[in-house]
Amino acid sequence: MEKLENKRKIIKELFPESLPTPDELEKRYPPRELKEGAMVTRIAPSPTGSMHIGSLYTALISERFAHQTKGVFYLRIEDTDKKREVEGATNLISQSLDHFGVRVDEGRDASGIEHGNYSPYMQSERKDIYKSYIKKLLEEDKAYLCFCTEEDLNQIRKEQSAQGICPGYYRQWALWRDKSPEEVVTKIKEGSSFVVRFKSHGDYNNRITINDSILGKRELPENDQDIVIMKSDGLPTYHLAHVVDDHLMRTTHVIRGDEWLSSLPLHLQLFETLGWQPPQYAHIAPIQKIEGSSKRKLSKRKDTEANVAYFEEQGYPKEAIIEYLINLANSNFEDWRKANIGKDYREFQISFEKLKNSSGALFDFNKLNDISKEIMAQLTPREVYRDVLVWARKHDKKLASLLEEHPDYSQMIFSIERGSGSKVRKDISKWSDVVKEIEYFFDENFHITKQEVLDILSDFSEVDISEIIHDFINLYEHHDSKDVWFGKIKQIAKKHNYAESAKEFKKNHDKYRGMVADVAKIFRVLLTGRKETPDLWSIMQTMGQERVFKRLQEIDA
RNA sequence: GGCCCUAUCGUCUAGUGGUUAGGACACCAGGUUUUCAUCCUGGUAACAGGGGUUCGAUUCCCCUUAGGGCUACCA
Repeated sequence: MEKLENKRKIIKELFPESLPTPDELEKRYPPRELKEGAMVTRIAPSPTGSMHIGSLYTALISERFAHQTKGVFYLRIEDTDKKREVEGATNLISQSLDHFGVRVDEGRDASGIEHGNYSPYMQSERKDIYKSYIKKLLEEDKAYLCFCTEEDLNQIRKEQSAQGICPGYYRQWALWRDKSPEEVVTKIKEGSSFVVRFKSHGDYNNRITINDSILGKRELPENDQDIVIMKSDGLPTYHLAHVVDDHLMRTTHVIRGDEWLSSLPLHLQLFETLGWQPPQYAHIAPIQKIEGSSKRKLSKRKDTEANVAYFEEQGYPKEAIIEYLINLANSNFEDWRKANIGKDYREFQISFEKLKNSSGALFDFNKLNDISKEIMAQLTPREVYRDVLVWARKHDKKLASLLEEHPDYSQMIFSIERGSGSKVRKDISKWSDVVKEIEYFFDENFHITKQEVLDILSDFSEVDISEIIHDFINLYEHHDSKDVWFGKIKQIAKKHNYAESAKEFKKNHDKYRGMVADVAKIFRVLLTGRKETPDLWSIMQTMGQERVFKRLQEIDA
């Protein structure tokens, strides 16, 4: 009896009366009024740097489930580890979600303003809420203070590994589990720092059955560890914070990386101890990368593509990243996409069943590029100009000023083989590809020496080239239609004994020096410095007669 | 070490107790195109290995192997 009194005193001293009570919290954060079947999901990153592609993946999946069921998707910042926190990371996360069009209903937005009725959404600002439950658990003898130092814990671990048994803080190894209030008081008076541990009544040899939305029914060992729920700095650990927040914020579906699966028994135990209904869990395999012969998770430190900022810097359109990720989540998306060209990806219904992919996909740039090219091909010249410019202003100042100085000319360039009726080229998968596709149109970026030209056109003599160009310039009328223009090319080809078509050339290989394509190559190289370009007639129309003549005549200079 | 998970073309995957094991990307070839690209057609390419169960196993079970995750006062 006296012992109990002592304990109450200790708790009272450590946890002030002013803390909200669990009952008050239940009232402050009431169940959400949502339609049957509406999901409440969240993304809960810790602000330790840039946003990881895996976080975006999880966020996107969570957001889709919430919004396709007319539910709520919110952002909660898990900043309980002050040591790892990186300044500005919270903003970066909001901005990234915003950039990729992952709509957040509640939480801190990109400008730092908080929305929603379940605030605050920063865990560090919810300290009192966690304390309220920690206090409750202490009062109910479901938690206790632990004064073990790091050395104590190391010692325990050492002995355990020597004996070949399970490491951890449990049962007979849980030094402070059954200490008397007197011993606790002594330690407190000494000013020793402490943590609060959960008093587990689980047995590792018991099996519990879980039912994961993605993994299905599974058996896992029961948790028997007296894990830390409050660190010595007074902040909760992830485990406690997760359980408290997802209860109070009324999350219905916790979608998270599968590295959490093994701590699920613990989380379930916490929910039960606090008397709450746990949410439905869905554990997702991480996106991986191959290194040597083994797969591993994409690492922020080692892999630039792990950071979503990388894709923005490269100039991938955000839809490409999103659609790539959706396709990774639900492989039937690509069939849907094919059947629904131009539709918003949000009309696709994402499902847990199709998420049952094995052990984590390798990031595939080939696939991303393909998706991206497809998306780029849908854009009008105007949109291309607009989007490239937005990107270039941030990541390629030189290109930006070029585009700004020549808006009309640029848009004409982007119109080549794009838009109304013409077959769209698919050679751009990201905005950083644009420079090399358009630079030769601008005189200030077009440099090729006579020798370089002759090297590329090694099949021709200098005299041939000169004559063909001479003939072309004599015949050239800038306003000729493509057909008339091409007729003239053929005429020149014929005159110089080149076949008028590939078919004819193939048929009578010996009769000709080459075919009309070879003649076209001369103009192509002189005009662009390369062997592969869009349609030549369009290029000439875009460049204008003066520029075309000037470049063609360079060879005689 | 302990516990958990995974295993189909190079990659992402579909799929089933009996299939010519399907698709997409990548790759290769042919066709269309004045060139390149687009587009069209075709092709190469996979059930990790070994045992069972079964008339029959890629599919079910076991083992092996390989890989991944967890095993913190990190999330």
